[in-house]
Amino acid sequence: MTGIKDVAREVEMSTATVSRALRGLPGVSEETRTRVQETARRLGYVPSPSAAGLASGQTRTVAVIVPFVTRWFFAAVVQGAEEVLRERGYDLLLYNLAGDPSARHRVFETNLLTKRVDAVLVLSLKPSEEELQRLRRLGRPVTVVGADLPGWATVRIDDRHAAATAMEHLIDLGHRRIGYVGGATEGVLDFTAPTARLAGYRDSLLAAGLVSEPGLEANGEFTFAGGMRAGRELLERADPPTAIFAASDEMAIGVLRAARELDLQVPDDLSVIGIDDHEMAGFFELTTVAQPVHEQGRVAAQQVLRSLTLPEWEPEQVLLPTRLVVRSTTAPPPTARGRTRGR
Amino acid sequence: MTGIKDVAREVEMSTATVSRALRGLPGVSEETRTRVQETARRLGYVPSPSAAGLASGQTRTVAVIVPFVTRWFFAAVVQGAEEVLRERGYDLLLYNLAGDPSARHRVFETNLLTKRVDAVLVLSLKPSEEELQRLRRLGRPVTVVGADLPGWATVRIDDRHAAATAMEHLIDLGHRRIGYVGGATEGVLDFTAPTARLAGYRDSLLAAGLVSEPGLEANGEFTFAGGMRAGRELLERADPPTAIFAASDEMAIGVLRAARELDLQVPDDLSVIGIDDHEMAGFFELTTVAQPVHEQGRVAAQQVLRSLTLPEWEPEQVLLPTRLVVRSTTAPPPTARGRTRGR
DNA sequence: CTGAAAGCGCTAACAT
DNA sequence: ATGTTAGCGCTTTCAG
Repeated sequence: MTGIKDVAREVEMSTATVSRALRGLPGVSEETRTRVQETARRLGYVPSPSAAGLASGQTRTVAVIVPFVTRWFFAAVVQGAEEVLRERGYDLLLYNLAGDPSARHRVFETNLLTKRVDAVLVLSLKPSEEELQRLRRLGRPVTVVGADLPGWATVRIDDRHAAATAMEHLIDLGHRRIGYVGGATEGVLDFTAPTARLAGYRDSLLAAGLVSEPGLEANGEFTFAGGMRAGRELLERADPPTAIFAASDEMAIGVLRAARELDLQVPDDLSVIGIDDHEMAGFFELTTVAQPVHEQGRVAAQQVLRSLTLPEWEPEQVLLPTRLVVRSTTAPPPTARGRTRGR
Repeated sequence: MTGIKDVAREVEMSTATVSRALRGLPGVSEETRTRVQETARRLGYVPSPSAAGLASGQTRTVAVIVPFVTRWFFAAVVQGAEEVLRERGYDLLLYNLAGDPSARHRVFETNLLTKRVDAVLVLSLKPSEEELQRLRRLGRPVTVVGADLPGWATVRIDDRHAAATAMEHLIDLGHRRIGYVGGATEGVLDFTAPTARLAGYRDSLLAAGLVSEPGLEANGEFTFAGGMRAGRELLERADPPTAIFAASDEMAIGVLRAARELDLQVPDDLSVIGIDDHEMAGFFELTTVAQPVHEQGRVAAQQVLRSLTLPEWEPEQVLLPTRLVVRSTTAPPPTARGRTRGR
């Protein structure tokens, strides 16, 4: 295994110069640098991250902590983060909690990450107070994606506003009875988005002078199957809603299926809107509020890398824009159709 | 930052003993071991992977090379691998190629991985000859998941057989015109599954004495949207098939949608079967040939870890079982219904 | 069962 | 612009 010494011997220089030349540090003549680079390549020299890490205190590695890699949203964020990390020569260490408390414990409560990574990306989770303390004690840049965590660097969308956008669309169409399919606002995984989206739903009802009925809110667990169950629950009521706002596209698609099983035509009998612009939303012609998922991963990675370069950088709360994407699952409600058509 | 020296000082022993005690090596009295462990925990000692790696030559890290993390199949394999790696104290370094040739180049052609990981998992890709040589030169255990690569350790299903299982089900139901929706059998990413599944399709036709018509084979690119296009193409023919076998559930779901758009009832007018048992298959009541995806990740990780422990272990070709899951998208063809009903 | 000492392969002052 | 010299924090002989 050729090491830096071999390169140094070959070019008849010290290892220090070789190291400087290879890392693009100043204080090396251009001629030397080229010669070193060529020799290194010719010899197939690859630096040892362990040695470099030990000597420099930097691992050039970023940890990404994700609740479930198998969920499209998280995978897409990881993909975005990986892109920019790779471009900048950083490695991505993946920690998938997958609902396993011991995994969560291992990642947060042992100080495992301390000497292992230069920075941390936490996806969607809202860490507990104790976990936050430990994260802070890491003394490394941490960015949280998709959760609202005052005092921390975050990259997310304005979930409340996104929900309001969806609701506004339904209300503008003339809907007055609007159901909500969301997810647990507290639980093992502590996400903040469900709470904010529910708040946006209720806000909008209030603002439109509509009453919020607990019976019109159902739990879809942020999955297809859960969305289908929740949709069925709402649609089988004696007084079903004319529109359903689901806090994620996966749940919205579940609602579509529930509607179909109950022989309801979408959007004639029922309007459905989601949030995400999931890769399948277009496929189902689902109207939704799009959020830049992949981009959130990219921005988060850029943010921690910047903190690494400019340590005095203040943690920023980045809000990425959302956008209403109208497809074919929303329309005026049956009763209002006469009035609103063609206006 | 407390290091091994701090622990050694505290227990009044050498760092060598502390190191041995903490790693569970023999030659340490039980009493010493407990005392060391307790002290280490009390002091919040966390070993430095860089230092340990430099001294031992082992990184306790495994690289996982994945074509697209955002595809459910790959994400599920990653999740399985991560589980067993974590249990055994290994870290997972994720390399997502995402169709980026420069990413692929970086991972395979620089010897980047050499000093960085103890083992490598390659998902579904069939590396080129040159890439294989480089992988071999790493001198580290490599397991390939989901591809058929003679001479290498692999974990996969028998794709040809899985396809035959699907076809047999359709043929048993009485179908005689069966369409196929698959994906490119060659291309940038070089997967082997598409080829094997297509072969299984053609084999089965032959074995049943049916002719294979090129016009009944369409490319669905292994995506929902592609499956929908391919399905439409087949179903809009003058002589459409009575059943379609899609090489993945995602494409099968696309076919379902195409059928719906063309006002074909599934399974009355058209039978559809897929492969995977994707998380959405149950949701769509899709009949499919299930493969243990998550388990493939687990087995692959176990395999490389075993090679790490037992270096003389011979690379194994593990075939995991598949199983026909009959749901509601398959039935006898329209013409045969009279004959086959109630038999 | 435990300790002393010599690295692992780099980087980072500090010199020159 | 380049070299010298110390480590970084562990593991691993080799002794005892």
